[in-house]
Amino acid sequence: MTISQVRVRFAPSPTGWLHIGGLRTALYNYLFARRNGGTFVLRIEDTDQKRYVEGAEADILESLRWAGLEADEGPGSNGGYGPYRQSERSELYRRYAAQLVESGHAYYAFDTQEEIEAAREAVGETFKYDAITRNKMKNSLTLSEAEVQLRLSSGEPYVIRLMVPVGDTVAFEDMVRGKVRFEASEIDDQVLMKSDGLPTYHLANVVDDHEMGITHVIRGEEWLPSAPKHMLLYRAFGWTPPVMAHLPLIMSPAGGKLSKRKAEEQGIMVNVRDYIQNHYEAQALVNFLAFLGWNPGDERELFTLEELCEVFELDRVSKSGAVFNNDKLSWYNAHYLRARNPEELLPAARAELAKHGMEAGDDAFLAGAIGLLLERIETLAQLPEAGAFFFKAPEQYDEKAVKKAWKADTADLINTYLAEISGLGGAAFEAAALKAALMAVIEKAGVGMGKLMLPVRLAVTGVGGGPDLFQTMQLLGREEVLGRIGSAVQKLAD
RNA sequence: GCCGCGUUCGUCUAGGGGCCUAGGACGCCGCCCUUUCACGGCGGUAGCACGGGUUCGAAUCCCGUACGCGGUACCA
Repeated sequence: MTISQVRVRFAPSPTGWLHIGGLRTALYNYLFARRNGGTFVLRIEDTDQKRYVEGAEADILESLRWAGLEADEGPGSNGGYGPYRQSERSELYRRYAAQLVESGHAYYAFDTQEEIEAAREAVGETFKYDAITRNKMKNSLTLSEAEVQLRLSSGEPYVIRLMVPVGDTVAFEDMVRGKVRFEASEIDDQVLMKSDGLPTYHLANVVDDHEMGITHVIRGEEWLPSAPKHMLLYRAFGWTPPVMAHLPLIMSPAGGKLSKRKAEEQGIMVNVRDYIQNHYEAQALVNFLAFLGWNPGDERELFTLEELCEVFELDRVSKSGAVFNNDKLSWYNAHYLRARNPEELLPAARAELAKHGMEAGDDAFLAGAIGLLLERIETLAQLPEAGAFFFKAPEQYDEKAVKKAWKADTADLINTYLAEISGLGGAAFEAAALKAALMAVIEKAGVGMGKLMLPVRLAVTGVGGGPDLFQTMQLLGREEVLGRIGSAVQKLAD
């Protein structure tokens, strides 16, 4: 038997912005496909019109594209298995649901939601629409055939439910968890077709995975309890089920699934678009996410997407949930950020500065500032704060730095230096000359470097730390620097 | 409640009977480098949930307990 072409799918529901967990699921699918020379399919599961969010699909597409995970097949890029939106495949589900009814694996049910609610209240939370209760409900198993036909033809709302076999056991091999087993008696008669004529996830998912030739289903662990229902469906249709792989959940540092609310409480951004808008490095997010539940088995931590494609293995995915660690993400981001050319970062930097109402200056100036700042920021969002002095003169001076740097004899020293560098005009106002001037002044005064260096930094930047002082001064330019030192002397002289 | 899944440093994890005095990474702390802040380098801190087995030997295998998480919809 030849190994069939690997086909995997990422099947998000367009009910909101793409979640970080969704991106990881997409990533693992993508990596598995690439690693095995397979196909990565994107399928939009929009069968719940009540939860449909306008723009969500576009966000999913945009987020995947940003991360470099574009699908081989999906809406807009037909690969012969389309359409890839479930809302456009309704006819298919109807047909297959009818087939199941005919073969005796499913039945019509006319119970209203209120009636089910009532039954639930009568028995308590434990109520299940299953092998023992279905005989007491209003469905094609309890009603006469004529009655059923009458209700159907009169347009009475109905659902189609899966008839879960009695006393059966469903077991399957999960690629990350090993053997998993469930008793059929624990499974209730899933609704397959809703009264609005659309399928539920369970039916649509199974039908599409089969129709689209999906060989491996790689999805989050929250689907594990649904897997036996799907297995039952494959069995009812007489189809070979795909290989299952349920990924560990991404958890909040506070515990529990990383939901929007929990994430926000922990200062974690959950939507991919947040990372895009805050100008994170896509490569960093991808690398970080890849390691949330997987590792290559050696001690390397840094992988580009291409490198991940070469080493990713599903059997190295761990079983337990992984806590989202913002610090580690920042570390990855800092790493990839430093590898960038300042020129490439110009637009993103401008956007971040604009958020703070800062003027970025011309390209050459901004690129210079980015170059000096890159090593001391972890994300571009930190640029405005870390480099504020490049974009506006200090209005106040860091108190601790003042205390440390500004002494009784500072004004004299700094004025001497000021006079010295005033003489440097045009191109002569550059780092090496500025440094030489400072060395000359301290030597003549017989003091240490810090005596003058610190005050000058304070005067020019307003803070006690930052990039190389002389390069900073050169970039800022003569007029600006002389002005800043002058006003600092005025403001800080007692 | 019931069903399922899980449990190695604070976090991500390596490990799959002797290589483990449990390795790496992030974080944290210290030192070095340095005009400052970073980067970088070096070093340190800290962990096999618990109880029973099996075995000459268990982080590794088995059972139980505890705890955590997920699911339990005409949502995905």
